[in-house]
Amino acid sequence: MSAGSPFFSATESSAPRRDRTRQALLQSALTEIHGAGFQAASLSRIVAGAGVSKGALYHHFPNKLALGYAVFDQPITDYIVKTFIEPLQNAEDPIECMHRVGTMERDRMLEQGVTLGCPLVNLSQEMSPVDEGFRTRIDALLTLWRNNWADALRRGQENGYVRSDIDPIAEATLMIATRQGSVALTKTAQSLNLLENVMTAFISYLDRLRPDDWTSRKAKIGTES
Amino acid sequence: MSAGSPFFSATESSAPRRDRTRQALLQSALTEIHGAGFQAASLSRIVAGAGVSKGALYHHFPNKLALGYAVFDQPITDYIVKTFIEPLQNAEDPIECMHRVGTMERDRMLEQGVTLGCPLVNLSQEMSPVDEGFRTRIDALLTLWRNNWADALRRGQENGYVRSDIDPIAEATLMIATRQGSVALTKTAQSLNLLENVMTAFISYLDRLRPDDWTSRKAKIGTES
DNA sequence: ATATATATACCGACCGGATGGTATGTAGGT
DNA sequence: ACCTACATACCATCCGGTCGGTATATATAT
Repeated sequence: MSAGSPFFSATESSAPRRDRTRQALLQSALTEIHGAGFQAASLSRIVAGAGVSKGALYHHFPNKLALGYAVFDQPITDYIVKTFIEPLQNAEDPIECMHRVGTMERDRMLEQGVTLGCPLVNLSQEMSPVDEGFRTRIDALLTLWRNNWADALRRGQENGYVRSDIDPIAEATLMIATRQGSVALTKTAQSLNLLENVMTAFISYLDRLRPDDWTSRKAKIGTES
Repeated sequence: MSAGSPFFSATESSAPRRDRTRQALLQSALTEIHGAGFQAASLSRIVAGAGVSKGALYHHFPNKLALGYAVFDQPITDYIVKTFIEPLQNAEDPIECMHRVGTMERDRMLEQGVTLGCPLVNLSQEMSPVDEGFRTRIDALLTLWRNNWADALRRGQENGYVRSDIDPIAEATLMIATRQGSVALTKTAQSLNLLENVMTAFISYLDRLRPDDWTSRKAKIGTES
């Protein structure tokens, strides 16, 4: 159950009504925005998809922009944090963890289909030049992500998992850019083959981020544990 | 057949009226689409920008979509081919050439500003899921680009400029994805610092694409010439 | 328990405006 | 006289957003 407050779990049927419509609106808006982009997203289709009326929408959100912000702040941000930021938080070996995260993303795209891309990538691309509110939100999330991965790489350097002659923040930036572009390209090509190509090159790129003496050092680490 | 003759470049003023209007429309449409995206682009603003009327537009193009296709097929495709594909066609050392192309792109973005991104990237992102005509056009151009860079890398392998244990098509795909993502990220961050970070990592990535004995081999090649 | 009062949650018809597209008219070269 | 190359006025449609009104849940009083 999607509990609202962690304290007052509220009686199942009475409290949730407001929350249920709000969640339905957010979900429907996410789908619509994901499919059509924010500007082309139609409020009529959103309320239809949520099974409520326009009055309900404007009872919960002052305007379309606020709805868009809410969609970004909640479902989209949650997904990125959970999928890309938290796993690297305490990863011992960042390269191995990035490899795993990348592979999981690939698998998820294979399942869910590849035509619509990633909501974050789409919004970033569409709304950054158009609306400053969206831009700052997206920028903040991407900066968080970037710093998080850079920190992970830096720790990896200290612990001998990552070669020391690379710039962590630069490499982290490159990786995120690569993901952004991969999703976009795959969407255009509608080809899993392209996605596999990118993964192949990305993995070999990750390997080349290891220290030169990694193979022997790896064995040593293995015996220590 | 009519105009666009590669020989008679036509003094600006003597160019047939028809072509001038058409070019003005294409140029204005490119600007508008670049700034607002295709779907949000307004035909009224386009004709105003071109200094002609709506009747002129619909005399040259049957509808908005056809105008969009024309913008893609001519100015956008031309730019990509000239900037990214032709230089690699006969490059002796692909890595050095990619390095140069990347640096020139970076400089161009510094000059022209970074807020609007690249028309190809924008269109690819926006229109691929929405319109099949756009999608196939973009896909064809990207495929051309990808194959062109992959061929260059393969030749580089044969001539000892590129390490042999990488997959040319995979690496080419990764590079294009990286550019796609870099442009998008930079647009969102509105930060030249981010662009510099990506360039730093990209250059070091290119270096790691050299054969292990590159430093010595490079000296040898140097003396040969 | 029942009736009343009040605030919340929601409905759906409607509005001004902008959009892509069309129908009709006209200027100008040949 | 005729066809190309445009201009102007106009249309149907959809958009985001508003607003008067209704259902529903809860608090209070009886």
